[in-house]
Amino acid sequence: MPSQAVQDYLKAIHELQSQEGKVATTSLAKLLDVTAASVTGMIKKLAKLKLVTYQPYQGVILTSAGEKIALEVIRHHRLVERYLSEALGVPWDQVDAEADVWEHVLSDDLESRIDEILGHPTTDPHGSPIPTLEGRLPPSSNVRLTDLAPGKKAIVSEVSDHDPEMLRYFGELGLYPEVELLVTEIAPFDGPLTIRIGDQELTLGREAARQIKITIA
Amino acid sequence: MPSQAVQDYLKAIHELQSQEGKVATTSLAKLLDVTAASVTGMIKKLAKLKLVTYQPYQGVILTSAGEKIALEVIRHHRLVERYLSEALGVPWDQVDAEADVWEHVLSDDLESRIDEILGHPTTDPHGSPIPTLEGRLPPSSNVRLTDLAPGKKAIVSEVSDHDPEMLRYFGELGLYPEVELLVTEIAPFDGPLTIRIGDQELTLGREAARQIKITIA
DNA sequence: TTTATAATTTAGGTGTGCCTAAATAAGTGT
DNA sequence: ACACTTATTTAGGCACACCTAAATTATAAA
Repeated sequence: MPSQAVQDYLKAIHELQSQEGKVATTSLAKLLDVTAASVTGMIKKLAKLKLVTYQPYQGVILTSAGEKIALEVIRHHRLVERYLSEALGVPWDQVDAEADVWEHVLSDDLESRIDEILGHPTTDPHGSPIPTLEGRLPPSSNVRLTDLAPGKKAIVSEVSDHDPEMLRYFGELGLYPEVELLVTEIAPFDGPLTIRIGDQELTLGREAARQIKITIA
Repeated sequence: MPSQAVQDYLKAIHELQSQEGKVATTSLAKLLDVTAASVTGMIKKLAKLKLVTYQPYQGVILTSAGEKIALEVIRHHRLVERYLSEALGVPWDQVDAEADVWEHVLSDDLESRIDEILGHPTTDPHGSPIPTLEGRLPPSSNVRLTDLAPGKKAIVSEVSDHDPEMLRYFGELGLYPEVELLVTEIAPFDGPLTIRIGDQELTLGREAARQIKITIA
């Protein structure tokens, strides 16, 4: 396995690629919290290792070798998240940070033991799909709560895991994956949404609602 | 927390110190599988950090600050070993290698969760005592199976965990911590021991027997 | 005491992954 | 076509933890 830094870069590129297509040096720098100069250096290394293809000023994309590794790392990450949450009771706003470390030290043997014990789970605690052992990533919904029209029912499929504070907030509101909800009102001018979960009604700002992915019921 | 390499050195020094008193550069080099020159460099660093006291040609000993860190690392290591063995079913000849990695990435939060789930265990799967949170290491027996006279009963308290193959061998023989045994015969000229466990009789070479610590029943 | 062996230290070097500062290229508005 | 801003790259460095080879010092045996 490549170094931890290489793994982190591949994972980050994979994530950005699903949004941006070609990934710019600067976006990587922002996500990884290093300087753009450092990213350029690492990208050259990745290109030499045939893990990305790279045109100066044009961004990078993963090769299939790079994608394979990225998916392995993501599998480790999400499997560990699930394990931490389920077996050790770690709150869902903390599992991401812990998993960032543990994903790099999980042996194949332990991976399969954990997978077994959890009963081969398909999603992490935030609803993100866990890549299979063969490297296939189940598709996830692209519909966001903000896309829903008033009066429509939906099921939460995935919540963004990048802001622990927002996760705690979602937790308090009962906004977990699998939860069914109904949009009762959307205020104009990018205003808040009013939604109903069970018999609870609550208001959600546009920014927060954008972080919630759904499937339409 | 200091770097992983520093932690590994402190742990190694602690281990050798309990046997040698002052620890020679060369013994450290052998244990850590690096060159003596590298050890000298690291020792100087540790001395500057006030984690060891060091006289050239006279070996090193841990300061109390160094010992504190060493015991934390050992606590992590042995707690993880226990967890891997008990919760994930990892065979006892493999837990040491896995724990060598995991000991460095265990957060305080996870440490206490694991400790809780296991019910505050006091030994690892090989019988070695787990240092307490306050940094106290319960004493372990210094009597080895080779010290026992024929006809004496004893309880296995600890087996050496440094050779996976020997551990598998002990496992096959049923030589685990807590097991009661009786020495029936010791062949002269450093010959093998014959011991009885329950109603099973078996023969054990001197080298293997030396790796087993006991308490006299 | 001399010599042989073992332990230790010095000096110089490697690879990794990050940094800053400065140079260059690309994209945008007028 | 111009300046201006932003993105990207180059160049030079740093800290870490390891290495080899050679020099030095300590210890033990003859």
